[in-house]
Amino acid sequence: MRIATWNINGLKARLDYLCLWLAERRPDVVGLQELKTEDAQFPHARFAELGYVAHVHGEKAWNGVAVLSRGEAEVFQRGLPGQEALGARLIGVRVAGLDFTTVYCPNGKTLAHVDYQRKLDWFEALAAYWAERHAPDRATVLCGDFNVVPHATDSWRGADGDGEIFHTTLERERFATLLALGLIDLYRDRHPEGRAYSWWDYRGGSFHRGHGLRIDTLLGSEAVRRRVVEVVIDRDFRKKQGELTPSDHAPVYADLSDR
DNA sequence: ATGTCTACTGATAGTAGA
Repeated sequence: MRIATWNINGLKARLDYLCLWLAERRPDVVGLQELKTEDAQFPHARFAELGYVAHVHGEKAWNGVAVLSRGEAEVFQRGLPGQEALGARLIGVRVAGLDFTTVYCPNGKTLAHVDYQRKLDWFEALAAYWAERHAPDRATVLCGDFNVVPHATDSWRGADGDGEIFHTTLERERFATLLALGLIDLYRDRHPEGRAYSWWDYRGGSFHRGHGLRIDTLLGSEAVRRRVVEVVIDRDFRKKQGELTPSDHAPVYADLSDR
């Protein structure tokens, strides 16, 4: 089974590109972030053609998350309790024997911006929700765009980035709290030494300069980790495909054995 | 190089957000 996460930066603008990737990689379950689409505008029919059912938590213009799956899925959560004011950023479904949750964590903008503290608070709410709702012995996935660089090695700037937005100790502590709840960074677990990024700024030729950050992650419980065969950051799909413009994020996927 | 891309607007170019 192949599970994936991808911040697509606008579903309407990315639909053809996304469908190209679905046809090429054939994932079974996909968490999508930054739909920027109202639920009423969600193109369910287009995904049905490719064999996917979608469950959506969207809003106009900003944010928005969804889960695509080949099999039946049942939504158990839309939105992070108490954090609705920050937008549609979380959806959880039971699918293929997994509790699969995808999140679009707040960006924070700058350290001086009020949104930075809101980001930290949002993470605390996420950890509290997770601690309350998710038993560590179940097969659970928490994936998405965390907008946090977990370690210096996950930034093109290395330790020189420490203290900048996405790279602060407080953000890293919030991310580490999720790991302390029994979640494992599946890419880092599979590739302890690998240096790979999942996001590159559109500006300044960042992709070609290698100026990226690893901020998109599949976190899994131990029951998921022990089934991992491979984890891939699919950087070919950060490139232009013909005339189709990529997202600023690459997809990340993991292949799991059946048991 | 903050050099791009997306979606919004009493729109049709300019702004905000990332």
